[in-house]
Amino acid sequence: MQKQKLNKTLQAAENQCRLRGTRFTQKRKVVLSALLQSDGALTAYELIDACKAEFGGSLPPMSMYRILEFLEEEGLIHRLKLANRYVACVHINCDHKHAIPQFLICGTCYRVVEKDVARTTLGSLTKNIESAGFSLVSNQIELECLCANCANG
Amino acid sequence: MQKQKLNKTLQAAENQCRLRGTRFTQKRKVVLSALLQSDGALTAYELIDACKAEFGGSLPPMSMYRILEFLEEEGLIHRLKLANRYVACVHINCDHKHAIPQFLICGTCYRVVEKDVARTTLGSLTKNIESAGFSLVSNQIELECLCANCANG
DNA sequence: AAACTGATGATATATAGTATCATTAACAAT
DNA sequence: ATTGTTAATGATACTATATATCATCAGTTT
Repeated sequence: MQKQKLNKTLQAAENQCRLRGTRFTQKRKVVLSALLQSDGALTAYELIDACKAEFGGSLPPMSMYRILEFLEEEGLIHRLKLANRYVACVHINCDHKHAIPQFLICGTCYRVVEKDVARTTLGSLTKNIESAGFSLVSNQIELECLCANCANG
Repeated sequence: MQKQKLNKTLQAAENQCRLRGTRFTQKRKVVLSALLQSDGALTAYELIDACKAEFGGSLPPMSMYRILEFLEEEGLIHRLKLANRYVACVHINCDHKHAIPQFLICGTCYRVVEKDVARTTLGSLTKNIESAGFSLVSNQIELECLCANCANG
């Protein structure tokens, strides 16, 4: 992500937090920034390494997980349970109220594409869910894929 | 699962392994049996506990993971990455060559319903995948749900 | 300043999964 | 039945992921 867009996105995140009365602290900003600049989804421990310099040494896992939890609650990042990784939301800049997202996760390099699931598709999945007496809890669909880059390489 | 059906299913699993030239050992049988009798998906360590008695003491995690890997390769069980758990396949008894399965996983009690994904639904999901230059790797869709039982309780 | 609240640190531990090398069991072929 | 071969399992150690708990720090309010 280019520096200009990065700053704009961080600004949008900060504005959003202010509106919601939550604190977009320096540490939270650094973590979101790291995710925005990463090519793919990162684990909590990779993020700790990535941010180590800016945190002046180290940061305990517990703190990182708390920061990630906060960012997810704010809708600024997504937790990918399939890969035990985290990725920045692609919608921070737009006011676009997005539908259920579909995450295409490259199992090799962990690049992620975030798309909206078509209403009809979701309806079809939900039909199975309802017929089983279940209800959908997760608001996202995660699929393990192979990206074009890794397929060729 | 009733004892009669359990035995029939274990027999079917054994037959399948014989046909494929693989070994359905006693330990593998015990693990599959434990999964078939469980109400919901189990973690590898829960399975170790569940089988402890029949293994006469204990079984190292490494062995359990190897057994689970074997059973998954035989298509007798499914690994649910979303929940880090394992569940018996519902199709062991039928020769039904099943399509891409959709797993509805109760996030509270880990009961699982396995359904086939409709061709049209899969097509729709795949359209997004192809448009991103990705290809689907995992042959299953996992969704975090809430079962009727846990919703009421 | 005192008191309150939210954020972070520190420590320990739980949970999930793998690498590696040694040993045992099953089977095939003489 | 022994030997050789391969698959299966054991044992040990370790890596990776995540959480519980209590202490401390920072910002805000009064």
